[in-house]
Amino acid sequence: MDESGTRTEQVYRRLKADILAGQIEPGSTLPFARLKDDYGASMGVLREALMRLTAEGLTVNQPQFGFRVISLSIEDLTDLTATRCTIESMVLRDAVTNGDLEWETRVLTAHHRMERTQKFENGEGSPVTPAWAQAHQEFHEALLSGARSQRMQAIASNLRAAAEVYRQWSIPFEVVKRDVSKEHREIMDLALARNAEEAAAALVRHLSATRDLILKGTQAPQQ
Amino acid sequence: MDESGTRTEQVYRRLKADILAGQIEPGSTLPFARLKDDYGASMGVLREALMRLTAEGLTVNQPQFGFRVISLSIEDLTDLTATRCTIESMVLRDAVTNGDLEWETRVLTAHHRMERTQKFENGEGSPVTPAWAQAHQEFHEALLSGARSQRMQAIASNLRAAAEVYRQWSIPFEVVKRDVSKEHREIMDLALARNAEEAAAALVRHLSATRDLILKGTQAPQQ
DNA sequence: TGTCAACAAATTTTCGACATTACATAAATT
DNA sequence: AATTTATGTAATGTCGAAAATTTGTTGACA
Repeated sequence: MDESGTRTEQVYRRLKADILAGQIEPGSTLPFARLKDDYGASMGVLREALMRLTAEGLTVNQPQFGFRVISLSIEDLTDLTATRCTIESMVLRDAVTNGDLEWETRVLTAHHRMERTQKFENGEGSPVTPAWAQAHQEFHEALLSGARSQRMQAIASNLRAAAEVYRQWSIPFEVVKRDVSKEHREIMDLALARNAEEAAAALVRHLSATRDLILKGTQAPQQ
Repeated sequence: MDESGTRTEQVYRRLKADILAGQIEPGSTLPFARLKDDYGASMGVLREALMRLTAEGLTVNQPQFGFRVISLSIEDLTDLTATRCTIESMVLRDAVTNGDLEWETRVLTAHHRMERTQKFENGEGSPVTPAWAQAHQEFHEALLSGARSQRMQAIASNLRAAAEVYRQWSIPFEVVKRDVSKEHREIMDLALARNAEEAAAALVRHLSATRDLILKGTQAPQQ
């Protein structure tokens, strides 16, 4: 794949991608010995990559116990979603109010690309394709990219990454009665129409709907 | 001085202290060869220490170019303060609304401890003591600790750490006409009186006042 | 004189060996 | 049976050398 950057950079990206793609089970430990084989890197490199992921909140580090992927819990999901609703709607309002022409272009481009990307590999009910997940990610980032505060955008980005783990592990249930595509279009249209309040409200509904689906999924936990 | 902890721990503390004290010019590079002589540690140790500092935002790491001390940036300080005002006032409102008796106790205790801690080593104008900085940190954390959202508190905590760098750099100017102690008491009193809006407003004033002082300081930069 | 390639120097990054420490489990002694 | 003591496993701490990369310099050629 992409082999640019230092060894640490590569390992960091692969590890993050694997976690977000649901390759590694939430809560499971990440022993150095195994990672060393799987990723072909020394302990120093792995340690550095894991520290970066920990700073982002995708892994946790119990001293003397090593690193683990974050654990999923209903309380955390509730907290996470509430936090995202607050932060993201705030940033979106900023973006809608202050976004320039380039922002509009980025949003349109990202949306178009997402729409044109194949979502499922084997029909509905199967996990979404990595390409679509990526495009989806970029659409939401584009939406917020018009805001002035870089820090706020970084925070929103980290929260989204954490939420992505939940989303990945609840995908099989996303079939039911929901038109995600329509929700996205609604948010975009309101944003580009410079209707800050309505756009933020639509985004909150979008995030809440996802949370509710995941909650329904965890009642019949997989594994 | 303090020789407790591991080698990495010691180097980390010395390096951090030197940066905050302005011993190393902001923006300057930190070549391993020189650090190796100055701090008498191996590359692995230095790397680990620098990584931790980078996670805290005191240094930055351009791959293949090594580490540098962060540069003072007025834009970043403005963005950072604005973000803090938004986040912290929000979390404080939550804490004031939902904090229980234990929260009240924690706030009172932290405040009392901070008031009883010696602030300056050598009279006003000198850097605050590490002990006071610690107590100050814990007071603000206690204030927010009544809020329900763990994620929000974590975000606020990270932002505070980033701001601490600027605060330390601006210390020599903190003498002038400002009663920080009074500001703290005002915030606490309003919070414990369950006056969410007023407390949040006082906190915003507190943060803004600090930013203004730093901005005034950077017009006549030390080095 | 100017450009570019090859080479040399300086720095960062990566690696693996080894000692140390912390924790968990099993064994042994009281 | 309960407490203490070995033992094993895995993370952490430390070091210095080798590999990789960027920067600096020299010299040939147009």
